[in-house]
Amino acid sequence: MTTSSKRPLRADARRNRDLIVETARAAFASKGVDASLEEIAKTVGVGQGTLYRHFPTREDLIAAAIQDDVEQLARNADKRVRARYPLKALGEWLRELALFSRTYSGLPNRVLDASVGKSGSFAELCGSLESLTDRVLVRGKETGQIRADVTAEDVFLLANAVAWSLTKARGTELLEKHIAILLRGIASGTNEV
Amino acid sequence: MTTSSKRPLRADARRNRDLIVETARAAFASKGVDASLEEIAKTVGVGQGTLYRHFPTREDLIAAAIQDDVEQLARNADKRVRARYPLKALGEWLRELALFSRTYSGLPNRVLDASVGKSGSFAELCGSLESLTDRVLVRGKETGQIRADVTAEDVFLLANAVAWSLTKARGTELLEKHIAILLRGIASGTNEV
DNA sequence: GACATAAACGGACACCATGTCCACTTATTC
DNA sequence: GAATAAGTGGACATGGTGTCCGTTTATGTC
Repeated sequence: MTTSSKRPLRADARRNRDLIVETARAAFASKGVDASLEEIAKTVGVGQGTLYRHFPTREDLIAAAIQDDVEQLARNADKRVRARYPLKALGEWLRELALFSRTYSGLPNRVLDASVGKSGSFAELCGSLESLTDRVLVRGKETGQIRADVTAEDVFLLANAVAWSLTKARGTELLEKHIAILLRGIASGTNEV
Repeated sequence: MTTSSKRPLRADARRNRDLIVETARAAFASKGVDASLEEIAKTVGVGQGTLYRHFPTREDLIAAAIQDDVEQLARNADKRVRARYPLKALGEWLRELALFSRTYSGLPNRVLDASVGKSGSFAELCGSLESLTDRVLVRGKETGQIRADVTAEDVFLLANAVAWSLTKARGTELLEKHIAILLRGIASGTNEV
């Protein structure tokens, strides 16, 4: 699903593409996802035209850059689906999601945008994260630990919001605290977290 | 505290200043707080130099533009402090805060920035909003309806985060739902909201 | 190996926004 | 009504985005 069905890229194009993705990832990690594309192109040593040809929009490039991380997240989430304590598992998933967002400052903004205007590879990536959230959530509903009226959309939006509000160099204590508040609000009755 | 202690502005400067603020408010309300300052200046009919002279940073201008709204919020909050049901009052305050944020798209971003790097008139304005939150919160703690370990900073950050995640043209149902989740997480025990 | 050709490239360019600077204009004060 | 401090406007330097097109290059074919 990753590689498109078109004919394979020319060798030099392939090389450039990979280099761009790798460089972009480093730049996004250190300067945030709004880093200058012009500069990324310059770092790679290609023209801007080349960069834009491979990635028509910034979000396409972001999607390519974070894809590995997202796949890793997905793998971890898969394990959690079968966890013994769904609420706790959900908490861990939220934490992981938030810490991931932290790696790329400005990402939650993009995620939010994507969740409104659905289209493109980045939006798809976000969609997959939301589905993962749903899978972890469903278990909790089955066991009755999570309120029935809470949807994956709710949880995903809220998790993204919390991640967003803590991106600017805050300690992790606040993150823990806010996740705990979220979980309490999502849980049915008086479950302890 | 609003007007600085310096000598009064020259008549023409005063007029320009007011016009700029008024125009900016309209622009921020319709295009968000990232609206082009160049364009605002052009609309007013002054040079960019004039605008920047009055408001060295964009946040200074935002602060001036939203000041009236914030004062209105403050007045309303004052009433709530003495409310009979503190948790409910807090909910109303959060709702009002979020709806206000909605009016100026992009505002939560600025609020977050300000809460990190404290300085300038805008940061002060944000600080006053946080204090208001605290006042509403304290009552709830006194009556034992709100957890002791929840601070005004927590609530303010979370409220801002929720407002942020719902700025992009979503219905108010989601807002209600998310505020309810927040309140549940903040409340001690099993208070109904 | 040479050639034809489609694919890919690079960087100049048009556009837009920010924020600064300074020669000029104008309100105020005496 | 002159002196002067206060205020003004807009040109400019800077830096980012996204497009366009003349040039270069990989690749399949003979």
